[in-house]
Amino acid sequence: MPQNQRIIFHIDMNAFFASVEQQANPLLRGKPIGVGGKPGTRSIIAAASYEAKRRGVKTAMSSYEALRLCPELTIVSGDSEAYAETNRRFVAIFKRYTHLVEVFSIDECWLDMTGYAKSYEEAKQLARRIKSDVRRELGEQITCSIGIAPNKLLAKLASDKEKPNGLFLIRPSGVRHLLNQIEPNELLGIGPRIDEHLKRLGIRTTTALAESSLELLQKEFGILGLVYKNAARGIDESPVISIESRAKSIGHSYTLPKDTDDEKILRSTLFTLIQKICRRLRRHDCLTRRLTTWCRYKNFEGSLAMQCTLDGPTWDEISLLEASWPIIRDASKTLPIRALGVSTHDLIHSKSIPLSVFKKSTKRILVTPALDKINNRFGDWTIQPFATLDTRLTRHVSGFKHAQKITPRSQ
DNA sequence: TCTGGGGTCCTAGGACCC
DNA sequence: TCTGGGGTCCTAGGACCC
Repeated sequence: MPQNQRIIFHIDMNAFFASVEQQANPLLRGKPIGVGGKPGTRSIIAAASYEAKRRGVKTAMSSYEALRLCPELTIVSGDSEAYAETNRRFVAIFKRYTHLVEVFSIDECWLDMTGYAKSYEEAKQLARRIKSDVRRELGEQITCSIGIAPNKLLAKLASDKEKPNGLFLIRPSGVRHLLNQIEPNELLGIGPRIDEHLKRLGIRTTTALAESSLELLQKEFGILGLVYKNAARGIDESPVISIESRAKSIGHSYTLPKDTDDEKILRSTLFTLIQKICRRLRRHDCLTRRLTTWCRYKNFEGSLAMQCTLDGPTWDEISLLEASWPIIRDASKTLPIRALGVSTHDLIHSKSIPLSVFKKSTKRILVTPALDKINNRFGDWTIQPFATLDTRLTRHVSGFKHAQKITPRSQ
């Protein structure tokens, strides 16, 4: 094994959300299930079990379409806390095998196993042990596919080769053969827009991309030109970076059941989203300094996003509502609104800032965690600030996300 | 009843300061 | 009198990921 040769694992949890649901509820096992919103809410399937996939149900398909293809599909509304908890548990397992674990998403990680495995054969043995640990400790419904390769890009391609519960190795000698078989848009970082752009340039295969002139690619894509060319040649030097996955932004969005310009509905929906965000911020002891307010007009006739910097760091609903409501209100005068969202950025930990910078909203910042405790204990909407009170309307939208859980969790 | 919701990163232009 | 230039922050928007 050459000295500079790396051994990288990419681990992908199979049908992750659906598997977690099936693990939690034995009644769902062996059945086609989809995680997502109910039909009628204009929602889509965020994840499908393998039973559902075999019936043609695909991720990002509308619930309406999914049920048309598979009428016995059980649709479960997701439980993001349960997925996050399962994520923490499998990351902890991976960390027993290497100190370099990069969490790429809720259901994917890279592991740098260089030095921990002396050869590809030994790497395969370790991969099998990881798979059996996951199954034993998280439950038989939770399986993963592991790709092993000399870099992150190829490891990701490898984990996709065998699903579910697969194990696939790409040796350096097999890289070229593999790349010849895949389309450019299968490479990490090349999505539909870039793929289309490449086709306009006459670049239709991965081999053609690998052989394209760097000058041309850099002219068209800037610094990413080199990244695309290297990807097509199987070259990726990026390191596995052990990231403690601390969120850089927290946001929520919601597609309304019907397009509307009704200010009361829009304002109360916006407030519901903001309240969810602020409670997450406070739970993580984070304050935000920047806010993006976003909406999509009816029939996808454009969208609008505006950012602003807040007066000071806050986790307070009213400050965010004051900043975002004028944007949504004005937008609704252009066209009825289909969907709206709010996202907070520039998060900072509350303990890292002196109280004096909180200025006028200090009182609210100090009192809101107490309101959270009451709401957490007795249920949402038990208590809320007077300024946001519009009971009838807030109740109207309060149950829109997680109130649809149709199956009791077994644990 | 076509077309969700959660994120990350990058670019480019303008304002503003020195 | 010529209009400079670098650095940073802010904002809008685009592209990607799952």
